[in-house]
Amino acid sequence: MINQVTLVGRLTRDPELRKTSDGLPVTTVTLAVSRQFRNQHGEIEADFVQCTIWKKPAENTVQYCRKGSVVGVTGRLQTRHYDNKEGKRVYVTEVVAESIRFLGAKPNYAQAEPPPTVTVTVTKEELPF
Amino acid sequence: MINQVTLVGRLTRDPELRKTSDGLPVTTVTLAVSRQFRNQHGEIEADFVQCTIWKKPAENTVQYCRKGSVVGVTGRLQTRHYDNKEGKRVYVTEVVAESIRFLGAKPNYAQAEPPPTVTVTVTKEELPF
Amino acid sequence: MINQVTLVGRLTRDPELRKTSDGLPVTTVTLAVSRQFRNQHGEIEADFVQCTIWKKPAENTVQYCRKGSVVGVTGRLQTRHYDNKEGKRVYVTEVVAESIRFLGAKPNYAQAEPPPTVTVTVTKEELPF
Amino acid sequence: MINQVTLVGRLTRDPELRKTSDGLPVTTVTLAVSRQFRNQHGEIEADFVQCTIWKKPAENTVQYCRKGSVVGVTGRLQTRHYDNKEGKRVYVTEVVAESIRFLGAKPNYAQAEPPPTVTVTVTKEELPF
DNA sequence: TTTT
DNA sequence: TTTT
Repeated sequence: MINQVTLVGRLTRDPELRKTSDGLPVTTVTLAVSRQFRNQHGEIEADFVQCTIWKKPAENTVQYCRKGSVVGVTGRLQTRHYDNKEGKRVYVTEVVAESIRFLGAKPNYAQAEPPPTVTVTVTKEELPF
Repeated sequence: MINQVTLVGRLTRDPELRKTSDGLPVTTVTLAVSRQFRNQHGEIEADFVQCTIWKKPAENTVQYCRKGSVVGVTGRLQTRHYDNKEGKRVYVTEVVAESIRFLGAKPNYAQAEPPPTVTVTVTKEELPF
Repeated sequence: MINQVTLVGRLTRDPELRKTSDGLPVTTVTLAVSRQFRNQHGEIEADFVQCTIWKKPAENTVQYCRKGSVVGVTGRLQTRHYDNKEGKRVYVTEVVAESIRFLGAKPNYAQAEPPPTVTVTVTKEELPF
Repeated sequence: MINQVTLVGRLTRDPELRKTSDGLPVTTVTLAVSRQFRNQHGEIEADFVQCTIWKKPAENTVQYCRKGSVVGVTGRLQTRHYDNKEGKRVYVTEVVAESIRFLGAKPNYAQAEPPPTVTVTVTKEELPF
């Protein structure tokens, strides 16, 4: 079975580094990917795709990217579900990144506020390795 | 911006042909795509990806595929949202197929029950052309 | 059968518009795609991929791109062969572009020398439609 | 820079296992990928794409595939050149496989003639890792 | 709501 | 909850 995704788009917000309880770095970004066609009002819309990035690429993303940065992501589609507080099942489809490329002009982020790191609990089910 | 998806998987159920009020054929299938790794219980899981297929490829899918058929889909990721009856916003990520290939042994479906066609209302927003 | 290629790289030279005898615009570009790993001398090399672009996208490429422009190409691999003047068979593998995206900073090429158009003979075999 | 290829096609011959002098398993296969359109004589042609497969996937390919087997390959395009005995430079474009999937009915190859293993010299330049 |  |  084959499951291959390639996206180039812009980050919708500053990425934030999280850590699993085992110390694995992870970040979750949303890519805004402009469509190649216009809607009935003549506007170009975008698709907003959730991407999960693990380990070293996660750290690089947080270090080198900000809201609006153009990135290329290759990876695979992953689906999962959970039950929300109303007891309703919620279905999630996201991209697990295999690699991420930083495209476009690289602004100088050296003096930027270092983004905080949060320790989170990630279920083993979510791990892509 | 680039948005490219390639999947090979199995249909989770018999596809069903629908028609928009303008007469456009459309079908929505779910592809079960086996993962290439095992979970903590040693099992191989699958991702279940929603795919929307339009026009002639929709008709071909309904004619030539059944539950369990292996198909290859190329297309793009599309996101949308709607508010459910509880007034909660629901986010949907799906693949809009550009092309579909029928892989694997083709069973003889000639004598199969012809699947019904339903006329549905599809918002213009959902149309990928 | 599935045949899907996605590339992001830089043009190795200014693109040049050609026309088939039927008046179809076509341009052939080479994309330099940097590898993600270093060779035994610690250098990053690139792959140089031939891409054929037809019709409106060909015209856009010649108008908006120059040597060094970053572009994203989706398409399919195509192989062909011919016999050179020494009578030896030469095998060619290239990408036929389905779409091309102009990424990165768009310089102002308005006042640039308009590139020449050449009429060429293209065998029907080479046409991807 | 992004370099992503997905192919589904048939092996044009039985795969043969080779070994580099360091003991790395490698096999080179050609995939026949049928086109989705007909030429001017109404025939469907195919593209013949060279693929290089390394390590465990190489061994699996030789063990489980034969001429005609349907396989899915994901990987990246690689270009290289060498000078032939006439002193002419020859350019090669091939796919370096990242993963390979065995699709379609799996015949029982248990009693098949075990294919021979040959030790070959592969330049470090060709190694994709 | 999931396929072999 | 959305980017330029």
